[in-house]
Amino acid sequence: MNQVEVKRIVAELLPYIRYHRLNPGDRLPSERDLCKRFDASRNAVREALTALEYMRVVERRPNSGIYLQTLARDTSVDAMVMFQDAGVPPLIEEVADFVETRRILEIQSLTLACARRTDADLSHLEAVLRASEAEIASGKPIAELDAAFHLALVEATHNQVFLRLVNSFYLTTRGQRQVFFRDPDQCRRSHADHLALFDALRERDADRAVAVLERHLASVRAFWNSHAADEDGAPGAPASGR
Amino acid sequence: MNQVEVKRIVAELLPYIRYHRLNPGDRLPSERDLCKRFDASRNAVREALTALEYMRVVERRPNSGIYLQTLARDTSVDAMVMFQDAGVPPLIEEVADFVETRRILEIQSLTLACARRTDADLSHLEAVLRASEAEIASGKPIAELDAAFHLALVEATHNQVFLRLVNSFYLTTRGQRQVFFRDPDQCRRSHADHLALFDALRERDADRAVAVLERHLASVRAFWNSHAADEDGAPGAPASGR
DNA sequence: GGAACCAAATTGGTTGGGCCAATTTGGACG
DNA sequence: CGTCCAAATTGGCCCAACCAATTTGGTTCC
Repeated sequence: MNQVEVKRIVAELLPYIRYHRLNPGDRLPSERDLCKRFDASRNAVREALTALEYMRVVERRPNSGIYLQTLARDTSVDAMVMFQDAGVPPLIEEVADFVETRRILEIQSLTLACARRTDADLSHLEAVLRASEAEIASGKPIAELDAAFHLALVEATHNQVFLRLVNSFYLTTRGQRQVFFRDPDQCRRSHADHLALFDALRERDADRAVAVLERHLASVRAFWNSHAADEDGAPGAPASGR
Repeated sequence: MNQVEVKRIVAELLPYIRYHRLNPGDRLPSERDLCKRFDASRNAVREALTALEYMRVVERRPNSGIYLQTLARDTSVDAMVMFQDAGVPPLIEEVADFVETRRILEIQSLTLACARRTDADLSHLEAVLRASEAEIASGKPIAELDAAFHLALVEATHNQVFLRLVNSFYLTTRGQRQVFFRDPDQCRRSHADHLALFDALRERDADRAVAVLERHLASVRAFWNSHAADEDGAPGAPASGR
């Protein structure tokens, strides 16, 4: 993988912030300090900070220092993507927020898609479904194809801006999906729901599509509830060597 | 402003891409070439590229080159923010998509907010409204306070993830808002609509709130239509020389 | 002529040293 | 006690390299 140093620094900096209980507005160590702490060159540290700055995680004040931004409100969607790429687990209390957000976005996606889908959209979806079927028959990892299906669905809305928004959001939940689809039962159920969604979309029946989605999301919520009960204090994200 | 060099390079690189009609998958000039073209050091160029890479605008392949990502689908929300910060105007055909996306997000915001708002949320909104009133009485620029109002509204949903999503989206439309609120009429109308939304929210009347929003968005659409008619070929965003 | 081979050039990845301007700090001086 | 100035610290920026991997272009050999 490229940019290993920068990635490493980003991945170490985020846990550092949590470990030291840094709050929005707090000052981070100086660039030169961070070099020593993470045993990296200053350029690498600066590149990592530039990425974090552009995602509004951090603010740099010349001749002063590096400060944490207001995390909850000003942090960007892509910062969330970065966090999860770096193996930082989402806060447990946020999982419900994620599911709810997904519900909002997908209901709207389905409604718009039912109105605007073309035949090309349908065949695109069909291709993904066939691929899923093959995967589900042999191996297991449906995680990527699930994302592909939902994304193809959003593409059928023919709203480029909305598509980008939803796509960014999806990337923040990649880790969650990988946990979810480890369970073969969930793979089969999801696939069945996808088929039902496809049917509804073909007939432009938005009400039925939303009903299917609601049922699907209910089972997703149930999964995460039982999952949280399984491992109370444990991280909810894929193994990160920390 | 800090990071002037990096900002400059980002701001010059995006028009460069458009000018040279580069498509997703195309290769950009090498880092060393970009240094010469933009008369900058390699470090500065690399920092700019790192930012662009983390926002999925660009992909770097070691020993090969720098390639454009699939713009429509994979580009991030923050890339859109960066584009507009850099003065790159949104495509005209995307303005409708922006308004539609805003509609989706705000209907959901209002629905959730009506169900969950606290008294603290109300007084926060009230404070913003008072500030708007003062601004509207004297000067004109309500753009920032409008954003503050809508954001305070989303905060009343008490969904942190959704809040971040909507906030990121809002930042992509800052330029559009600044054009919109140059018109004093729009300032007054928007403020009146905000008052109506506040009332509906206080009484937890989601249906009425959505009705007000629909009316408001209709006038927004009308504004952009007439605005597009005014200057057909001209940029829809703050001056950029294309 | 064609194929195998090798060296030079090119690519992004990374490091270290260095200079600048602005701010902060702390002690010396009045 | 207050004033002032120099040293240390901060982020912003640049330069000159070296590395590993790939590509390129020729050369050599069959």
